[in-house]
Amino acid sequence: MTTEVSVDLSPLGLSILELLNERPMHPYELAATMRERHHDEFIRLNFGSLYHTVDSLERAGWIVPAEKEKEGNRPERTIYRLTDSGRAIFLQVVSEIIAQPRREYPYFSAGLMFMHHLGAATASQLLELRAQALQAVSAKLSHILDELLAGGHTRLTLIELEHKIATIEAERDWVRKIAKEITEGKLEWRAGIDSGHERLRRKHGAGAN
Amino acid sequence: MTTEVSVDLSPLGLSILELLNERPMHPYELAATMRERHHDEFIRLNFGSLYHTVDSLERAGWIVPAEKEKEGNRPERTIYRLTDSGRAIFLQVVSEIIAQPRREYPYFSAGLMFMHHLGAATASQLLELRAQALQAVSAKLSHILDELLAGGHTRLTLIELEHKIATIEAERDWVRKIAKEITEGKLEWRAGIDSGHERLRRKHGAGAN
DNA sequence: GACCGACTACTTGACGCCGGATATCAGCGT
DNA sequence: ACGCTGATATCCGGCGTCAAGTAGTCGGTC
Repeated sequence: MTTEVSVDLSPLGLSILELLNERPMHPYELAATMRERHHDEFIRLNFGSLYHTVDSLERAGWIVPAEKEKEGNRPERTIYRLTDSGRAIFLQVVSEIIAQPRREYPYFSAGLMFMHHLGAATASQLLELRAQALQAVSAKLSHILDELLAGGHTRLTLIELEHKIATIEAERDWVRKIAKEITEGKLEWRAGIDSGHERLRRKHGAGAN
Repeated sequence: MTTEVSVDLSPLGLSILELLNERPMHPYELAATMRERHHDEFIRLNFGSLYHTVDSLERAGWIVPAEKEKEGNRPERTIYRLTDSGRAIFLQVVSEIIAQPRREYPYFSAGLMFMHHLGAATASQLLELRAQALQAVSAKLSHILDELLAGGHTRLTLIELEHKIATIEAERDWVRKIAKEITEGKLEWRAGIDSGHERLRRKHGAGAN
C-alpha cells in the first residue's frame, strides 16, 4: 500500500501526460488529439487551461520542452516530452483516483434539496422531463459505444464510456421511480421538523462524504 | 413550458436564497445554518465564495441589505433579505436544474480512461479498494438517514440523501462487477486500434454530453 | 493571376471566481 | 495574565473561461 501524500494533478494534466507518453507534441496538437479521441467528453478541455496546465506540469518537472519549431511566420511552438518522474506520477495519480472516491457536488443534488419548494405535480413533471433527457443521452452514447466496438476498439479502452452509460441509466431509473412515487402519493409532500422556521437541534455525526 | 434563457446561479447561491426566504440573516449565520443542516454535504461551502456569492446576488437584485449591526468592536455585519425577484429566480433555477441534466466531469471517469495503463491485477485490486470505500460511505449515510427519519424528518426533505445513497450503491455494484470481470479474464486486457501510436481515423458523430 | 473571404493552426491576455489563509476581536477557562 | 476557541470578514494567488490576435492555406472569381 503506497501511502504517499496526495499529489494535485487535474484530469486534464493526466491526459496531457498520457499523450506525451505516446510521443512528444506541442499543446495545440494535444488538444486536437484529445478531441479526435473523444477524450473531451470526459475531461474538461479548453485552450486557456490547456496552456496553463502545460506550464504547471513543466514547473513540476513532469514534462520538459524538447524542441522549438518555427514554420514560416507562425507563432513558435514548443514541443514537450514526458520525463521519468512524469511517468511515475501519472501511474500514481491514476491509481489514487481509482482507489479513492472523492466528494463531488453534482448540481442535481442541489435541485433535489430544494425540490420540496415546488408543488408535487410540478416536481413530478420536471423529473419526468429529466428522465426523458437522460434516456436520450443514454441512447446516443450506447450507439457510439457500439460503433466503436464494431470498429475494433476493445471494451477496456472504452470502459469510461460503458461506465457513463451505466451511471446515466441508473439515474434515469431512480428519477422515474421517484416521479412515480410522487404521482401515486407515496412520497408524502409535507415538510418535517427541519423545514420552515423549525430548526434542527439534534446532534448526529456529521458524516464526511 | 417556460423557455427562458438559463440564469447562472450556483448551488451555493440557491442555498443562500432558500435560507433568506426563511428569515433575514448575515453571511456568517448563513454558513452556520447550512452546516447545522448538513447542507454542506451537498453544496460546496467556504467563506471565500460565500461572501463573493452574496455580493453577486446583491448585484443581481435578488437580495438586499436590510440592516447593519455592530456589536462592540466586532466587524460590522450586514443582514440581507430576499427580494421578490430573488424568490422567483430561485424557483426557476431549481426547476431547470431538475429538468435538465448537465454535463459533469467526475474524477473517476478520468481514472477509468487511463486504467489500462495499469496491470490487470493492480487495477482489479484498486477497484476492490474503491468498492470497499464506497460501501463504508454508503453505510454511514444510510445510518444518518435512518436517524433523521426516526427524528421526525420526512423523506421529502431528505430526498437528496436518499439519492446520494442510491448513486453510491450503484457505483459500488458497477465497480465490483468490473473488478470481477477483470480477475476472471472476461474483460480482455488488451488495447485496441486506438491505443499507443495507432491513431483513430474514422469519423463518428461527436455526441454531446 | 491577383484578390477576397473563410477556415485552420497556434498562442496569449484579460478577467472573474474559488478556496485557503489570515486578521481581528470577544469571551471563556485556568 | 494567557492562551483557546468561536465569530466575522477580507485578501491574495491560482486556475479556468472566453475571446482576441496573427499567420498561413485553400477555393473561388473576374
